[in-house]
Amino acid sequence: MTVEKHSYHHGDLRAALLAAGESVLAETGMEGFSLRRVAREVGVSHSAPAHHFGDTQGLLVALATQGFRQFLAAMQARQNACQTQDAGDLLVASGLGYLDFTIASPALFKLMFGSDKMDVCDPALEAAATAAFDHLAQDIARLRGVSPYEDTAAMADVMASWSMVHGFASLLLSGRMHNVQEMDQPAREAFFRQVFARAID
Amino acid sequence: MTVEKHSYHHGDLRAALLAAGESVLAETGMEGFSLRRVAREVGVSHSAPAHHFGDTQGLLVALATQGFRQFLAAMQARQNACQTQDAGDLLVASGLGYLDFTIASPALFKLMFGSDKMDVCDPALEAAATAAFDHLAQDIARLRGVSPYEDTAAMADVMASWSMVHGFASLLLSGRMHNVQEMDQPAREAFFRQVFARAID
DNA sequence: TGTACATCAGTGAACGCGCGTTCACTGATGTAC
DNA sequence: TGTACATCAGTGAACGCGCGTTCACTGATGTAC
Repeated sequence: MTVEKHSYHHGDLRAALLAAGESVLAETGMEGFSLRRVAREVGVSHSAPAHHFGDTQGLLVALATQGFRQFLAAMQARQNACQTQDAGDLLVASGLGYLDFTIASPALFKLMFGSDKMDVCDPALEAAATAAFDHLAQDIARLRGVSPYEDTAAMADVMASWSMVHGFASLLLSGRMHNVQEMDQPAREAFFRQVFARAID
Repeated sequence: MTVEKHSYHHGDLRAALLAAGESVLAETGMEGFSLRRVAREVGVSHSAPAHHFGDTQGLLVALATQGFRQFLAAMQARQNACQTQDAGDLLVASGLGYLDFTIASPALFKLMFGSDKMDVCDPALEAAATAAFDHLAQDIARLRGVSPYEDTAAMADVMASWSMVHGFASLLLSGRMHNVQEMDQPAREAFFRQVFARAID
């Protein structure tokens, strides 16, 4: 489909708003985020977004939902790049993917896990978040040979791995893990492996 | 010292602003936070806070600094309540204190670790944060018999414990750890012990 | 194939709001002599 | 002990800003016949 340069209708404003929202979030964080700002970025009237997302929260929920999908994709990408099929290696790959996403999209990560104002119960958001969680749960199931939903020790393993990688990522972003911040990527990755290994020993 | 009810001068506005700031943060989160709001809470003119904190960021930094001190105190309180002097038990006590603080002051916790706009390099803030970190480092030093600053494996232990408890706390606050949220306090504590144990095995 | 009409998507002016910042001020306090 | 003066702490009016929301509108698209 060809897009008229100056068509009255945008064509795919919804997608454009999501993309712009993500970049505004990346540039200014939650603070500078506003519907008007995002609309300006897209070059559209400031009341246009209402047709697609209702209000600011609607756009944020959509962004977070998309974020959880990217998040899952980042974990899968690392696993796909994995040479072995060893369950431990695959779990570590998920952890590295988790970290990849966090470093690539810090503002999105904060939105997904840290926002006060967002509707945590939105069904699509819920589903995307659960899918990401289930990915880790499956890694543990493969490692332990039992579903975490049927075994409390395995569930503790899931929570431990999740907490570990989530905490590592959060602290890195918060700027409080000075020594790790100073590392280059390979060193950081090696250090992360060393730390993460403790979660599943 | 007696405080005049309607004295022109407040007496200890600085402390009052900090207290009000903390409660505003607790009530509305970072979103609704503003200097004017805090001033209103104290019952003082909206330009009064400038004399003590300069601008919003100044007040936030002071709040975060105070937060790190409370944070350290929460860890120490759990250790003081500890019957044994076993190094492992003391580390777990720190973890429980970490969690206590997080649950008691979620908004402050988010400010301390999650804020984009705050000056992370403020010396007093830096010092208070480092003191909290050093507390965990000491726990590990006691456990491993070697200073983490001289031993990379021990440093990885510090990062592992820290990441684990920080991640657990963050996920709990984010509302994404449904099963743990539903637990009452003793059950949650027991589960946390089970998870946290994996960080230092 | 053409026409009429409903619906959808985006516009732009207007509104009221709370915000941070500035500024001339005033009441209270401390200090020098 | 008293007086003069400087400094400090808080006031309140004013400003400009960007925000969300509303509303009557208009251009584009789709559909019924």
